[in-house]
Amino acid sequence: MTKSRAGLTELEGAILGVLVRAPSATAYRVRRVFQESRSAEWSGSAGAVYPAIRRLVTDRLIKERAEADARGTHTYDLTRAGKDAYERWLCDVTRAVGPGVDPFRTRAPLWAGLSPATQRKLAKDLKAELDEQREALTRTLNKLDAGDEITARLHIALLDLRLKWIDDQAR
Amino acid sequence: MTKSRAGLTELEGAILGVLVRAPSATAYRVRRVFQESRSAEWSGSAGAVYPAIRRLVTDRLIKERAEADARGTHTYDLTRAGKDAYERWLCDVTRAVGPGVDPFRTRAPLWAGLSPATQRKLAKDLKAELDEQREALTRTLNKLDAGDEITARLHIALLDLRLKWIDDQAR
DNA sequence: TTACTCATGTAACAAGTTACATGATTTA
DNA sequence: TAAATCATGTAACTTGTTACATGAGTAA
Repeated sequence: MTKSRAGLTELEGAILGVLVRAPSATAYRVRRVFQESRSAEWSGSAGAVYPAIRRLVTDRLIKERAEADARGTHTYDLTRAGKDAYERWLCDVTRAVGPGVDPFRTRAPLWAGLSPATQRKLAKDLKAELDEQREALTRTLNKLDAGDEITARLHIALLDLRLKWIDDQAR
Repeated sequence: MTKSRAGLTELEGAILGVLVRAPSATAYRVRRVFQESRSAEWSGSAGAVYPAIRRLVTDRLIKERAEADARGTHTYDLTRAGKDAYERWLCDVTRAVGPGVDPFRTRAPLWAGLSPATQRKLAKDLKAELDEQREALTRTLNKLDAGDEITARLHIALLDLRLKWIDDQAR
């Protein structure tokens, strides 16, 4: 029964976020949002989204409505309790500010152990990759909706931070 | 048998990193490094570390040596193949630059949907939390070894980036 | 009618989490 | 000798992944 767990997972919170911005969406549509958004940290895999939506229904955070449809289409909307849980998740400053899993920060202290030649090559490769991603993101910027643009701009700022850090290390 | 998987997980890579910096460490000592390092993204739980080390031994990336000891102490060191796999993991620019799971970026585009009053309160709470973490990190800075200091400085830069972003939004 | 998109889901697996359990060694 | 630390590990659970399977509706 998953009896009212402590809090929402990141995916559950993000699903509620999608449902707030796209009311009465199907699970399929929620998946698509994750799949299409280049910023999504999740693959939007069926094996994650369908079970997560099932949990949210079980916990009465969203309500399910069956469409008059032979393929069993269902749409979802937040309940009152769902809106409360969503806002709690969204305003959880401790979690919002937490570092999460950052592969760059995990590796950074270890790079010093590489040979100088390898370090130089790595710095070059990293800059190339960062520049490429920065350009790709910048190009899409004007094609994005407001929400995705915020995510993209934050991502660009992070890339810039890393570029600057690599330059500082080289000096 | 976990037959030579595609690549190392982040935890496996980080474990090799600990073993490089602290040769012939025990699994217990590796755990402690994760538990003590305030930057660690993992809890250093036994249920994660022991199985991961077992996998690394099975894949012959580390070799195990039994100490002459009644409590079954074992120490670990990288094999030649382990050093290669570690360097590949460490220099994997695609993964190093990847965004990982960032709770801040997940939430940022959704904050605009909150009421103006809630947004103002949230901005204040976020700044307070960011400031507090920044100060706490700064205080520890001179007590850290070189590796942890790099991680901490990267973390501080990230906190500053977010503080600046919040200020920019408010304007 | 063929192919694509919409729509739902399961199965096998991977890799973490917390909590529990056990015993040796060291230090106060 | 009592308590803390060192040391190893398992069990139950959570939540993600990829790959597979199925079928309805729509557009070429």
